[in-house]
Amino acid sequence: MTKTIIIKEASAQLFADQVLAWYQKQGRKTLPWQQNKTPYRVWISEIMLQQTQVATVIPYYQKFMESFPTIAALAQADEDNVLHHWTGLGYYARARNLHKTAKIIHQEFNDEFPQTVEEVMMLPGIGRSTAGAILSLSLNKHYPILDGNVKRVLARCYTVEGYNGQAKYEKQLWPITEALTPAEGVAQFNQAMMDLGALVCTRSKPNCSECPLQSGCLAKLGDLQSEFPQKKPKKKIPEKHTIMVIPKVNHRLLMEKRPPTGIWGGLWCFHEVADENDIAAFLGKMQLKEVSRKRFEEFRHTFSHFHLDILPIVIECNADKSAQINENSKQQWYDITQQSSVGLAASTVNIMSKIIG
DNA sequence: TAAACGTGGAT
DNA sequence: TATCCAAGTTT
Repeated sequence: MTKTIIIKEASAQLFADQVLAWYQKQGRKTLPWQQNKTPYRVWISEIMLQQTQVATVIPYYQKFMESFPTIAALAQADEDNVLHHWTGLGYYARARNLHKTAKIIHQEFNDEFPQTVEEVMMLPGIGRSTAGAILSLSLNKHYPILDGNVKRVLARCYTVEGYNGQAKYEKQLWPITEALTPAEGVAQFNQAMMDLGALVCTRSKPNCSECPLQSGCLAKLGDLQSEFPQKKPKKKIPEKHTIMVIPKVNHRLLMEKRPPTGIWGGLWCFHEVADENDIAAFLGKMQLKEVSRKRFEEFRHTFSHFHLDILPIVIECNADKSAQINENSKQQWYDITQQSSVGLAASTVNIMSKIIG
Protein backbone atom coordinates (compact mmCIF):
# COMPACT_ATOMS: atom_id res chain seq x y z
CA MET A 1 0.00 0.00 0.00
CA THR A 2 1.62 3.22 -1.11
CA LYS A 3 1.23 6.05 1.27
CA THR A 4 2.20 9.68 1.11
CA ILE A 5 4.42 10.82 3.93
CA ILE A 6 3.92 14.36 5.16
CA ILE A 7 6.92 15.87 6.92
CA LYS A 8 6.47 19.10 8.84
CA GLU A 9 9.17 21.72 8.72
CA ALA A 10 9.95 21.40 12.41
CA SER A 11 10.46 17.65 12.24
CA ALA A 12 12.60 18.05 9.13
CA GLN A 13 14.78 20.53 11.00
CA LEU A 14 15.11 18.15 13.95
CA PHE A 15 16.01 15.31 11.59
CA ALA A 16 18.71 17.41 9.92
CA ASP A 17 20.10 18.62 13.23
CA GLN A 18 20.39 15.07 14.54
CA VAL A 19 22.09 13.88 11.36
CA LEU A 20 24.50 16.83 11.25
CA ALA A 21 25.47 16.41 14.90
CA TRP A 22 26.20 12.75 14.27
CA TYR A 23 28.29 13.62 11.23
CA GLN A 24 30.53 15.88 13.32
CA LYS A 25 31.45 12.91 15.50
CA GLN A 26 31.16 9.83 13.31
CA GLY A 27 31.01 10.83 9.66
CA ARG A 28 33.63 9.94 7.06
CA LYS A 29 35.92 12.82 6.19
CA THR A 30 39.11 11.26 4.88
CA LEU A 31 38.04 9.39 1.74
CA PRO A 32 40.20 10.28 -1.28
CA TRP A 33 37.40 12.16 -3.07
CA GLN A 34 36.69 14.20 0.05
CA GLN A 35 40.08 15.88 -0.22
CA ASN A 36 40.42 18.95 -2.41
CA LYS A 37 36.76 18.66 -3.42
CA THR A 38 35.88 19.87 -6.90
CA PRO A 39 32.94 18.95 -9.10
CA TYR A 40 35.32 16.94 -11.29
CA ARG A 41 36.80 14.89 -8.45
CA VAL A 42 33.41 14.27 -6.88
CA TRP A 43 31.88 13.39 -10.24
CA ILE A 44 34.46 10.68 -10.92
CA SER A 45 33.96 9.22 -7.45
CA GLU A 46 30.17 9.22 -7.75
CA ILE A 47 30.27 7.37 -11.05
CA MET A 48 32.75 4.79 -9.76
CA LEU A 49 30.67 4.31 -6.62
CA GLN A 50 27.49 3.47 -8.52
CA GLN A 51 26.61 -0.08 -7.47
CA THR A 52 30.17 -0.50 -6.27
CA GLN A 53 31.60 -0.62 -2.77
CA VAL A 54 33.94 2.03 -1.40
CA ALA A 55 36.82 -0.36 -0.75
CA THR A 56 36.70 -1.57 -4.35
CA VAL A 57 36.68 1.95 -5.74
CA ILE A 58 39.59 3.50 -3.84
CA PRO A 59 42.52 2.07 -5.85
CA TYR A 60 40.71 2.66 -9.15
CA TYR A 61 40.00 6.24 -8.13
CA GLN A 62 43.61 6.96 -7.18
CA LYS A 63 44.97 5.69 -10.46
CA PHE A 64 42.27 7.35 -12.54
CA MET A 65 42.88 10.78 -11.01
CA GLU A 66 46.61 10.36 -11.47
CA SER A 67 46.15 9.65 -15.18
CA PHE A 68 43.32 12.12 -15.78
CA PRO A 69 43.70 14.96 -13.28
CA THR A 70 41.41 17.37 -15.12
CA ILE A 71 38.33 17.38 -17.32
CA ALA A 72 40.48 18.44 -20.25
CA ALA A 73 42.87 15.53 -19.72
CA LEU A 74 39.97 13.10 -19.67
CA ALA A 75 38.35 14.67 -22.70
CA GLN A 76 41.55 14.30 -24.70
CA ALA A 77 42.25 10.71 -23.67
CA ASP A 78 41.63 7.68 -25.90
CA GLU A 79 38.51 5.70 -25.08
CA ASP A 80 40.63 2.54 -24.87
CA ASN A 81 42.77 4.18 -22.20
CA VAL A 82 39.73 5.32 -20.21
CA LEU A 83 38.32 1.80 -20.37
CA HIS A 84 41.72 0.45 -19.35
CA HIS A 85 41.36 2.33 -16.09
CA TRP A 86 37.97 0.63 -15.66
CA THR A 87 39.25 -2.92 -16.23
CA GLY A 88 37.59 -5.19 -13.65
CA LEU A 89 35.35 -2.48 -12.21
CA GLY A 90 32.25 -3.47 -14.18
CA TYR A 91 29.35 -1.56 -15.70
CA TYR A 92 31.60 -0.29 -18.47
CA ALA A 93 28.97 2.07 -19.86
CA ARG A 94 29.93 4.23 -16.89
CA ALA A 95 33.42 4.72 -18.33
CA ARG A 96 32.18 5.33 -21.86
CA ASN A 97 29.68 7.89 -20.58
CA LEU A 98 32.35 9.50 -18.40
CA HIS A 99 34.48 10.02 -21.49
CA LYS A 100 31.54 11.38 -23.52
CA THR A 101 30.62 13.78 -20.74
CA ALA A 102 34.19 15.04 -20.39
CA LYS A 103 34.20 15.84 -24.10
CA ILE A 104 30.90 17.70 -23.79
CA ILE A 105 32.11 19.76 -20.84
CA HIS A 106 35.41 20.42 -22.59
CA GLN A 107 33.77 21.57 -25.82
CA GLU A 108 30.49 23.12 -24.73
CA PHE A 109 31.18 24.32 -21.18
CA ASN A 110 34.78 25.48 -21.59
CA ASP A 111 36.02 22.83 -19.09
CA GLU A 112 33.76 24.19 -16.36
CA PHE A 113 31.37 21.73 -14.73
CA PRO A 114 27.75 22.97 -15.06
CA GLN A 115 26.18 24.05 -11.77
CA THR A 116 22.47 23.40 -12.03
CA VAL A 117 20.94 20.00 -11.54
CA GLU A 118 19.02 20.31 -14.81
CA GLU A 119 22.16 20.85 -16.86
CA VAL A 120 24.10 18.16 -15.02
CA MET A 121 21.33 15.60 -15.47
CA MET A 122 21.47 16.06 -19.23
CA LEU A 123 25.01 14.69 -19.27
CA PRO A 124 25.39 11.00 -20.20
CA GLY A 125 25.55 8.66 -17.21
CA ILE A 126 24.34 11.18 -14.65
CA GLY A 127 20.86 10.81 -13.19
CA ARG A 128 19.12 12.85 -10.56
CA SER A 129 20.84 11.39 -7.52
CA THR A 130 24.35 11.59 -8.96
CA ALA A 131 23.71 15.15 -10.17
CA GLY A 132 22.53 16.15 -6.71
CA ALA A 133 25.51 14.47 -5.08
CA ILE A 134 28.06 16.18 -7.30
CA LEU A 135 26.62 19.67 -6.82
CA SER A 136 25.84 19.35 -3.13
CA LEU A 137 29.04 17.64 -2.04
CA SER A 138 31.44 19.77 -4.07
CA LEU A 139 29.65 23.16 -4.15
CA ASN A 140 27.18 22.93 -1.26
CA LYS A 141 24.28 23.47 -3.67
CA HIS A 142 20.88 22.75 -2.18
CA TYR A 143 19.95 19.48 -3.92
CA PRO A 144 18.74 16.23 -2.39
CA ILE A 145 20.24 12.82 -3.16
CA LEU A 146 18.71 9.36 -3.14
CA ASP A 147 21.30 6.63 -3.37
CA GLY A 148 21.05 3.14 -1.92
CA ASN A 149 22.20 4.27 1.52
CA VAL A 150 19.75 7.14 1.75
CA LYS A 151 16.94 4.92 0.47
CA ARG A 152 17.58 2.36 3.18
CA VAL A 153 17.73 4.95 5.98
CA LEU A 154 14.53 6.66 4.83
CA ALA A 155 12.68 3.42 4.10
CA ARG A 156 13.27 2.38 7.72
CA CYS A 157 12.60 5.76 9.31
CA TYR A 158 9.26 6.06 7.53
CA THR A 159 8.55 2.34 6.87
CA VAL A 160 8.28 2.96 3.15
CA GLU A 161 7.12 -0.11 1.25
CA GLY A 162 8.88 -1.37 -1.84
CA TYR A 163 12.32 -2.55 -2.80
CA ASN A 164 15.37 -1.24 -4.61
CA GLY A 165 14.79 -0.75 -8.30
CA GLN A 166 11.02 -0.58 -7.95
CA ALA A 167 9.57 2.61 -9.43
CA LYS A 168 6.95 3.13 -6.74
CA TYR A 169 9.63 2.81 -4.07
CA GLU A 170 11.65 5.73 -5.40
CA LYS A 171 8.53 7.71 -6.17
CA GLN A 172 7.71 7.67 -2.46
CA LEU A 173 11.26 8.37 -1.33
CA TRP A 174 12.12 11.41 -3.46
CA PRO A 175 9.61 13.72 -1.74
CA ILE A 176 10.94 12.55 1.62
CA THR A 177 14.58 13.32 0.85
CA GLU A 178 13.49 16.64 -0.67
CA ALA A 179 11.63 17.59 2.51
CA LEU A 180 14.46 16.55 4.81
CA THR A 181 17.45 18.03 3.01
CA PRO A 182 18.33 21.30 4.75
CA ALA A 183 19.34 24.48 2.99
CA GLU A 184 22.18 24.97 5.46
CA GLY A 185 24.92 22.35 5.54
CA VAL A 186 23.72 20.34 2.54
CA ALA A 187 27.12 18.90 1.77
CA GLN A 188 27.57 17.55 5.28
CA PHE A 189 23.98 16.39 5.50
CA ASN A 190 24.11 14.41 2.26
CA GLN A 191 27.46 12.88 3.14
CA ALA A 192 26.11 12.06 6.58
CA MET A 193 23.06 10.27 5.19
CA MET A 194 25.28 8.08 3.01
CA ASP A 195 27.57 7.40 5.95
CA LEU A 196 24.63 6.49 8.16
CA GLY A 197 23.43 3.99 5.58
CA ALA A 198 26.87 2.55 5.03
CA LEU A 199 28.09 2.43 8.64
CA VAL A 200 25.03 2.27 10.92
CA CYS A 201 21.82 1.55 9.05
CA THR A 202 23.31 -1.46 7.28
CA ARG A 203 21.12 -3.86 5.38
CA SER A 204 21.61 -6.65 7.88
CA LYS A 205 21.99 -6.10 11.63
CA PRO A 206 21.74 -2.31 11.70
CA ASN A 207 23.46 -0.75 14.71
CA CYS A 208 20.46 1.20 15.94
CA SER A 209 21.99 2.06 19.30
CA GLU A 210 24.51 4.25 17.46
CA CYS A 211 21.91 5.92 15.26
CA PRO A 212 21.01 9.59 15.77
CA LEU A 213 17.54 8.85 14.36
CA GLN A 214 16.62 5.96 16.65
CA SER A 215 14.06 7.92 18.68
CA GLY A 216 11.93 8.69 15.63
CA CYS A 217 12.62 5.71 13.37
CA LEU A 218 9.36 3.87 12.71
CA ALA A 219 11.15 0.60 11.88
CA LYS A 220 13.14 0.75 15.12
CA LEU A 221 10.07 1.68 17.15
CA GLY A 222 8.15 -1.28 15.72
CA ASP A 223 11.17 -3.64 15.71
CA LEU A 224 10.73 -3.89 11.95
CA GLN A 225 14.32 -3.16 10.86
CA SER A 226 14.58 -6.47 9.00
CA GLU A 227 11.29 -5.81 7.18
CA PHE A 228 12.53 -2.61 5.53
CA PRO A 229 13.55 -2.16 2.83
CA GLN A 230 11.42 -5.04 1.56
CA LYS A 231 13.05 -7.96 -0.22
CA LYS A 232 13.21 -7.97 -3.95
CA PRO A 233 11.35 -10.99 -5.37
CA LYS A 234 14.01 -13.38 -6.62
CA LYS A 235 14.01 -14.92 -10.03
CA LYS A 236 16.50 -17.34 -11.35
CA ILE A 237 18.88 -16.18 -13.97
CA PRO A 238 19.51 -18.04 -17.26
CA GLU A 239 22.65 -19.98 -18.10
CA LYS A 240 24.48 -19.28 -21.33
CA HIS A 241 27.47 -20.99 -22.92
CA THR A 242 30.21 -19.60 -25.10
CA ILE A 243 33.50 -20.69 -26.61
CA MET A 244 36.28 -18.15 -26.70
CA VAL A 245 38.76 -18.71 -29.52
CA ILE A 246 42.23 -17.47 -28.74
CA PRO A 247 44.68 -17.54 -31.67
CA LYS A 248 48.20 -17.37 -30.26
CA VAL A 249 51.55 -16.70 -31.87
CA ASN A 250 54.44 -16.65 -29.45
CA HIS A 251 53.40 -14.12 -26.83
CA ARG A 252 50.62 -12.56 -28.83
CA LEU A 253 46.89 -13.23 -28.71
CA LEU A 254 44.35 -12.12 -31.29
CA MET A 255 41.64 -9.97 -29.77
CA GLU A 256 38.55 -8.11 -30.92
CA LYS A 257 37.04 -4.84 -29.77
CA ARG A 258 33.44 -5.39 -28.77
CA PRO A 259 30.65 -3.19 -30.11
CA PRO A 260 29.85 -0.08 -28.04
CA THR A 261 26.59 -1.45 -26.66
CA GLY A 262 25.80 -4.69 -24.89
CA ILE A 263 27.84 -6.69 -22.44
CA TRP A 264 31.49 -5.62 -22.12
CA GLY A 265 30.85 -2.83 -24.65
CA GLY A 266 34.05 -1.25 -25.96
CA LEU A 267 36.30 -3.77 -24.25
CA TRP A 268 38.81 -6.03 -25.98
CA CYS A 269 37.81 -9.66 -25.82
CA PHE A 270 38.39 -12.98 -27.56
CA HIS A 271 36.39 -14.05 -30.59
CA GLU A 272 33.34 -16.04 -29.60
CA VAL A 273 31.80 -19.02 -31.39
CA ALA A 274 28.71 -20.97 -30.42
CA ASP A 275 30.10 -24.28 -31.66
CA GLU A 276 33.62 -25.66 -31.74
CA ASN A 277 33.04 -26.60 -35.38
CA ASP A 278 32.91 -22.90 -36.22
CA ILE A 279 36.55 -22.37 -35.25
CA ALA A 280 37.98 -23.54 -38.56
CA ALA A 281 35.95 -21.01 -40.53
CA PHE A 282 37.09 -18.21 -38.26
CA LEU A 283 40.74 -19.18 -38.60
CA GLY A 284 40.29 -19.35 -42.36
CA LYS A 285 38.84 -15.87 -42.48
CA MET A 286 41.75 -14.61 -40.43
CA GLN A 287 44.19 -16.45 -42.72
CA LEU A 288 45.60 -18.27 -39.73
CA LYS A 289 47.16 -21.71 -39.90
CA GLU A 290 46.48 -23.87 -36.89
CA VAL A 291 49.43 -25.74 -35.43
CA SER A 292 47.80 -27.10 -32.30
CA ARG A 293 44.96 -26.35 -29.94
CA LYS A 294 44.57 -26.44 -26.20
CA ARG A 295 41.20 -26.56 -24.49
CA PHE A 296 41.12 -25.02 -21.06
CA GLU A 297 38.62 -26.01 -18.40
CA GLU A 298 35.20 -24.44 -18.75
CA PHE A 299 34.53 -21.92 -16.01
CA ARG A 300 31.51 -19.94 -14.91
CA HIS A 301 31.36 -16.16 -14.96
CA THR A 302 28.24 -14.79 -13.30
CA PHE A 303 26.64 -11.46 -14.16
CA SER A 304 23.77 -9.81 -12.38
CA HIS A 305 21.36 -11.20 -14.96
CA PHE A 306 22.87 -14.43 -16.33
CA HIS A 307 25.51 -17.09 -15.86
CA LEU A 308 28.04 -17.44 -18.64
CA ASP A 309 29.94 -20.72 -18.92
CA ILE A 310 33.11 -19.96 -20.85
CA LEU A 311 35.24 -22.56 -22.66
CA PRO A 312 38.57 -21.00 -23.67
CA ILE A 313 40.40 -22.67 -26.55
CA VAL A 314 43.90 -21.51 -27.42
CA ILE A 315 44.94 -22.07 -31.03
CA GLU A 316 48.68 -22.06 -31.56
CA CYS A 317 49.21 -20.65 -35.03
CA ASN A 318 51.95 -20.67 -37.63
CA ALA A 319 54.14 -17.64 -37.03
CA ASP A 320 54.87 -16.89 -40.69
CA LYS A 321 51.24 -16.80 -41.73
CA SER A 322 50.08 -14.77 -38.76
CA ALA A 323 52.54 -11.99 -39.50
CA GLN A 324 50.46 -11.19 -42.57
CA ILE A 325 47.23 -10.52 -40.72
CA ASN A 326 45.85 -7.10 -41.23
CA GLU A 327 45.27 -5.42 -37.96
CA ASN A 328 42.42 -2.93 -37.89
CA SER A 329 40.34 -0.95 -35.43
CA LYS A 330 38.38 -4.06 -34.48
CA GLN A 331 41.11 -6.72 -34.40
CA GLN A 332 44.55 -6.45 -32.88
CA TRP A 333 47.31 -8.66 -31.59
CA TYR A 334 47.70 -8.33 -27.85
CA ASP A 335 51.18 -8.92 -26.41
CA ILE A 336 50.78 -10.61 -23.04
CA THR A 337 54.30 -9.57 -22.02
CA GLN A 338 53.56 -5.88 -22.54
CA GLN A 339 51.52 -3.59 -20.34
CA SER A 340 48.21 -2.95 -22.06
CA SER A 341 46.29 0.28 -22.29
CA VAL A 342 42.91 -1.07 -23.35
CA GLY A 343 39.86 -2.14 -21.39
CA LEU A 344 39.51 -5.80 -20.49
CA ALA A 345 36.71 -7.65 -18.73
CA ALA A 346 37.54 -9.44 -15.48
CA SER A 347 36.98 -12.80 -17.17
CA THR A 348 39.41 -11.86 -19.96
CA VAL A 349 42.09 -11.04 -17.40
CA ASN A 350 41.26 -14.36 -15.78
CA ILE A 351 41.73 -16.27 -19.05
CA MET A 352 45.01 -14.51 -19.73
CA SER A 353 46.35 -15.54 -16.36
CA LYS A 354 45.41 -19.15 -17.13
CA ILE A 355 47.29 -18.95 -20.42
CA ILE A 356 50.36 -17.39 -18.89
CA GLY A 357 49.96 -19.98 -16.15
C1' DT B 1 7.83 -0.80 -15.94
C1' DA B 2 11.21 -3.80 -15.87
C1' DA B 3 15.31 -5.52 -17.79
C1' DA B 4 20.13 -4.62 -19.12
C1' DC B 5 24.37 -3.63 -17.43
C1' DG B 6 29.77 -6.40 -13.94
C1' DT B 7 32.06 -7.55 -10.26
C1' DG B 8 33.28 -8.89 -5.77
C1' DG B 9 32.09 -8.55 -0.79
C1' DA B 10 29.00 -10.24 2.80
C1' DT B 11 26.33 -13.80 4.79
C1' DT C 1 28.72 -23.08 -2.73
C1' DA C 2 24.65 -20.17 -3.39
C1' DT C 3 22.34 -16.00 -2.97
C1' DC C 4 21.90 -11.29 -2.22
C1' DC C 5 23.07 -6.99 -3.50
C1' DA C 6 26.10 -2.36 -3.35
C1' DA C 7 27.30 5.74 -3.53
C1' DG C 8 22.23 3.98 -10.38
C1' DT C 9 21.36 5.13 -15.23
C1' DT C 10 19.61 3.97 -19.57
C1' DT C 11 16.51 1.87 -22.69
